[in-house]
Amino acid sequence: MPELPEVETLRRALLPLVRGQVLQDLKFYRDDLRFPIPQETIRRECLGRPVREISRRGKYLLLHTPNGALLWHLGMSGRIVRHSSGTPREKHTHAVFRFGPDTHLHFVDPRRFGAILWIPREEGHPLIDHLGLDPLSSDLNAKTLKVLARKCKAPIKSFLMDAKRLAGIGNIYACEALFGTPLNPRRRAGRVTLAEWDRLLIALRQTLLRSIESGGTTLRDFFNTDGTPGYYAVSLSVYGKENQPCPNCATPIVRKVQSGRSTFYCRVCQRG
DNA sequence: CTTACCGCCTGTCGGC
DNA sequence: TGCCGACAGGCGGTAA
Repeated sequence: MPELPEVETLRRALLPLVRGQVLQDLKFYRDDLRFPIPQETIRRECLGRPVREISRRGKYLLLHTPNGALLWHLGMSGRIVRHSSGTPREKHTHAVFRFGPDTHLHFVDPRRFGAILWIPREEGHPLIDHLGLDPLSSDLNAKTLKVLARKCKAPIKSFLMDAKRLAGIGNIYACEALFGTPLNPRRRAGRVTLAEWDRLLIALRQTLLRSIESGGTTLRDFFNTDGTPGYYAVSLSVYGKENQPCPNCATPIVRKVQSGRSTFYCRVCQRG
């Protein structure tokens, strides 16, 4: 389940592989993932053109070429695997992008919640136009968050995961950031105080940055382009820890379903 | 406008 | 041992 740190980890791994490199060949093995893949457009616009830069918007990766950007989203089970010539495709490989003899990027996504799309230069795209601020952006502060959450009756956990407000936070990091604050996940977002937003933003950024330093979190599906896992899973405090002792007070961690998703927290530490 | 819920999709796991 | 249902969840769509 690639969230912001995993996508950022991937971005950093891809940069030295493809920046300045020309897309030499392109193969698709499916017509659609979450959305139809505009194969002919991508072929026409990308083949023979160099990747100038790779940027990230929330959980979306954008490979910029002179005339637009290739947009990749990994859904929940997506991976980009680097192979050299002649390596057989593993199951669920839906596309292969070749930048050189030793840089065949295989887009693998068993659950097919991912996306491969094209955004022409100077144009927006509905998937990213309405995304909220990046939690790591310096434009973001406690005051901004408080204003953003004004009148919001949804639980703080749902607020954190709403990409139209903050981009890139999924279930794992929402739970971990709340534990670090510590705030109760069921607290209404509109009633969080400025001082609490301040602590939450600090906890959120610390969690995300530490995870990026560890190469992300690998629970099952996420691996870097060279097949190495992320090591942040060992640092998780509450996510997936139902009935295991809280790292602070040893009270068993509880799991509650919020908006259809599991929330893990400590009912003693997170009373706020 | 808001929030809640469904469905997409496959691999894994627990229960029988 | 194998089958079967539940579950994982990002996110667009839709209902309320």
